[in-house]
Amino acid sequence: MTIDEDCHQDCPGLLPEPAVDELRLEAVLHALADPTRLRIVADLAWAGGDELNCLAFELPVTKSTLTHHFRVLREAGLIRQHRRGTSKMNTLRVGDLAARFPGLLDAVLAAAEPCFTTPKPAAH
Amino acid sequence: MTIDEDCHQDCPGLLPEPAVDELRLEAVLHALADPTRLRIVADLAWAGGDELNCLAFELPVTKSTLTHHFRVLREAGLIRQHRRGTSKMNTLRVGDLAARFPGLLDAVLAAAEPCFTTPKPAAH
DNA sequence: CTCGTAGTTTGACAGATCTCGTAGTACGGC
DNA sequence: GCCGTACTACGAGATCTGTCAAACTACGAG
Repeated sequence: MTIDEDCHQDCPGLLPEPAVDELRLEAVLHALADPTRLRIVADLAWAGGDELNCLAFELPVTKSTLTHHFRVLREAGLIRQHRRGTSKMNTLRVGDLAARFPGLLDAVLAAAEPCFTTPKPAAH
Repeated sequence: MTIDEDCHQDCPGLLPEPAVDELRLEAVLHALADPTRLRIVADLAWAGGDELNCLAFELPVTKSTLTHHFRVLREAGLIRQHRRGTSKMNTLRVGDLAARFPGLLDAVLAAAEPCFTTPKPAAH
């Protein structure tokens, strides 16, 4: 059933995603405009390039909803998804986004950070 | 005749808008995610701070829709609206946005520019 | 005062979006 | 082979959004 066209030469299990020159600004902004997705992107950014599976995020939504948001992010080109066993690993496409929309992701993350800074042992 | 009766402190006819510290990232991103509104913002940016009335934009929508989009932009804090006779002048809140979300507007405009630099009907 | 211009308000509607629950698929461990 | 985990697919419902048309207000020019 699954023809697995996502099986490129180097990365089996890589799910289809837009190429760098196919990234659309509207889609990226729309994907980032949702608080749940913005949170996911921020978490991925803090992971520093590490892969995170879909359930590694503590979000107040069900798995179905999470799947939906991850697909929106992937189809907008913000994240890369890669099957690995029963899990699906997610990474931010930092380089691709910086190449296509220089400074955009950095500015969004810098603006979003104050909203999500939970661990802050500095004060108190 | 034009007495500053409803002037808050400086500008009579200024429509209500969120303060700088009330700007919400989601709202800004959501406002920018629509192609019509992104176009308006880009046009205002190119105006270089000049005021533009609502009908100065050549957009394929009716006046009602335009009013709707301008309100979304103003309530998100992206533009400032100021009554002037029968017209309503619009300006980008460049400084406020840069103060609250440094680099965000610049990055968006830089990313949006290639989409709009060809307003002429080009063979696709 | 009358008229035209600029913009608003309202209601309506189609389509998108977010969310969920349930059922289903894919994979690894036993 | 069987079961649990991780995720997906399929509705379905509620809300939001973009769009329009028509009626309305506000202002300035004659």
